[in-house]
Amino acid sequence: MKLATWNVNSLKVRLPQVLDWLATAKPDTLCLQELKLEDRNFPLAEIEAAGYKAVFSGQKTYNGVAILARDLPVDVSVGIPGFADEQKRVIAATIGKVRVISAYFPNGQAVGSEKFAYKLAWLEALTRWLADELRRYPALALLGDYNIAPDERDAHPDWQEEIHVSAPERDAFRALTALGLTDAFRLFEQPEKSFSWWDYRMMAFRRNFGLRIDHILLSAELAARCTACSVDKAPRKLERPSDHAPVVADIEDLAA
DNA sequence: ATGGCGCATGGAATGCGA
Repeated sequence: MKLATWNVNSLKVRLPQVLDWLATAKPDTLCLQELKLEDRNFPLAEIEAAGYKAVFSGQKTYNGVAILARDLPVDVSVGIPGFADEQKRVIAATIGKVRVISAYFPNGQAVGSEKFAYKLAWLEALTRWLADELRRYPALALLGDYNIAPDERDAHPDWQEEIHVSAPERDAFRALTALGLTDAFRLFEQPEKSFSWWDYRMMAFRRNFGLRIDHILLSAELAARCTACSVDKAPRKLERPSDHAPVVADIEDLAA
């Protein structure tokens, strides 16, 4: 089973690239973030024609998340229960035996800002909810744009901003993993300076001036069956790319 | 040097992302 996540920065603009990537990478499940479109404009026909089902929660201009899967996603839930939020950042569904969550974590703008406080409150609510979800669903994967580079090696050494690498954000990431979730990428040997996002400006991609902020966290049951995890940089090299690259994990099928 | 680029809205210039 191949699980993937990709912040597409507008599904309307990136749809051809998403369809191409589905055809070549052939994931079983693909979580998308930053759709930037309302549900009535979701390109369901094109995605179904490519052989995928989809569930989604979108809004105009900002945010928006989806789960694409070969098999029908069921028991769909939107948002974080008990956390009132206009921003469409979370969708969860069960695909086969696996609970899949596609999440677009808040950016946070700058440490100490109002948006930073929202980011930390959102993370706390997510973590509280995930504790329950893990009890209900032992085979669980949390995929998405976390907007957190969890470790020093996950940020280019010249990264000058505090946001994405600050201690409170990294503490919040650790609180999530402390629930029993494993960063699939770090189960394996990886090239140095492996990132998943590069700014459009400053020739950042060419200089590999990036951050690893897109992650696949796996519950123990799935982590034990994970055989590979990598960033696919190919779509970042295309014309009019998203600023994020997809992250992919391979997981051995669960016993019937 | 806080900008650069790309996308959204709206139909020019501005806000936001990370």
